[in-house]
Amino acid sequence: MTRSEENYIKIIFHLGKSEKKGISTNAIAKQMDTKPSSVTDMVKKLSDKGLVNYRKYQGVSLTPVGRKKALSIVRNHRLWEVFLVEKLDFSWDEVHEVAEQLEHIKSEQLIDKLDKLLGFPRFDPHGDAIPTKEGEFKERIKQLLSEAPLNSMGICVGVRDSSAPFLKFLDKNNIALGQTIKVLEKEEFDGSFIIEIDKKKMHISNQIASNLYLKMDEV
Amino acid sequence: MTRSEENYIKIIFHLGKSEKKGISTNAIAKQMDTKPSSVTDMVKKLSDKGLVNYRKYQGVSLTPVGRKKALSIVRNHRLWEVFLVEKLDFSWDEVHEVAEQLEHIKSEQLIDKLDKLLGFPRFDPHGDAIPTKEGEFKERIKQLLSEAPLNSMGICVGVRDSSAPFLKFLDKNNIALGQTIKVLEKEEFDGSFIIEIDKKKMHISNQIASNLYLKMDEV
DNA sequence: ACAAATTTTTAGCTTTGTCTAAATATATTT
DNA sequence: AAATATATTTAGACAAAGCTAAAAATTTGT
Ligand SMILES: [Mn+2]
Ligand SMILES: [Mn+2]
Ligand SMILES: [Mn+2]
Ligand SMILES: [Mn+2]
Repeated sequence: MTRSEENYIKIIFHLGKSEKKGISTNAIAKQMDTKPSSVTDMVKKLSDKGLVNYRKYQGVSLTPVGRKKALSIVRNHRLWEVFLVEKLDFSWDEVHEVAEQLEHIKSEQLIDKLDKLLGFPRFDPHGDAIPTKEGEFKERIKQLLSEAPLNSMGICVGVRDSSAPFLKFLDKNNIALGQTIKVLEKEEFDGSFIIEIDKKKMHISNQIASNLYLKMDEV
Repeated sequence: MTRSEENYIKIIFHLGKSEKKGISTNAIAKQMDTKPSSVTDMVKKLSDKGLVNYRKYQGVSLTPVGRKKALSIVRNHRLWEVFLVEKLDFSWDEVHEVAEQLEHIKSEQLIDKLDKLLGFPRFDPHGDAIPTKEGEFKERIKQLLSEAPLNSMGICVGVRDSSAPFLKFLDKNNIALGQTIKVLEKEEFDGSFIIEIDKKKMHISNQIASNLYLKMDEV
């Protein structure tokens, strides 16, 4: 598989997680930062190779083989992100671009050994699950802070938006994965929240609240 | 620079070390495993970009800019090789292929941090010098075992052939970098040697002797 | 010095992945 | 049910990097 094919497969995988029907040409084009006509061409090629199901005008979905391949690339990407943060002291907002390159390095041995060096991590620095070598992938049960019931508590386990500006904002406000957050109040007017974190009360906008994932305490 | 351009520049650099005049199209083609006509095309492009000096039929050489770029790629390659051996437990005969891919990852920060993680190594697993970030590069003073005077001693610091079969042969015979070797006898008939290594006498063929570098003890 | 052999370049073609513009299919309004 | 808007595909072109075959330059051998 070429690098470009791998990127298409990966994006179709990500889009497919939240979409039941076929993924549209336009959606892929937007993510790939390319034109819909280019997507049509590529999608035909991937279909010929048995990696996607494609019927003209009906969108695409991954075949089992394509899904397996996508999971492998996602695995690479996320393991490299862990490496960059844990071993090279990158911050979590700096790793994505580099991992976009590293994910395409072809060497099974390399990934196996990297996995071992990192202690077989199950989640990447943004809280996203790392598929196993065997292609198993289940996302953690989690809930957006903005949808958590009042007075509930949970551990911050992930971000929905993992763009650098958002991650930097969290750093600045001392919000990090692993912290316990209690949802105290919701202001209905603007959808903002008052939460307790680190024994301190804090006010966060709806924008923030709807991009933080919590694993709720079972009470 | 594209990956292909980088590979050409790197090969021109390596060929240029042992060649005074311009590097020939054919020599590059052989190393790149491509056809001379393709080399001509690429060399023109590199010339247009100011990376090589090229006059038709006269071969090519690197410009200062091209050399700087080549050193950067060699630096990447060798740092990654150190990483693979030191941190991921690859053996020295397994790292080259993977480093060929990793050397093209574009991130200055990544290389700086990798360098730091590895403790700013000056030589790669095969004993080859690692160019500095600033583009300084001097090879270690060393001598082929086959050209060392009888009864001289030295430390094994490098290999000329770093192909997997040769490296595996050395492993099998417990010859490794850092070991002290004394040159005891030379058999003029076949050019083979008797050496002392690890307090044991050993017979090695001329083939082996002329692919091992020693840093001679000053006496 | 010239013919032969070798090396290098040129010309023209291929594949990959992209683009624009035009055509066609699907979806949304009226 | 049209008409209109939007999404998608097709057709034709382009740049990168490679190839083969033929032409041209250089080197070598006599
Ligand atoms: Mn990422
Ligand atoms: Mn991530
Ligand atoms: Mn190498
Ligand atoms: Mn090396």
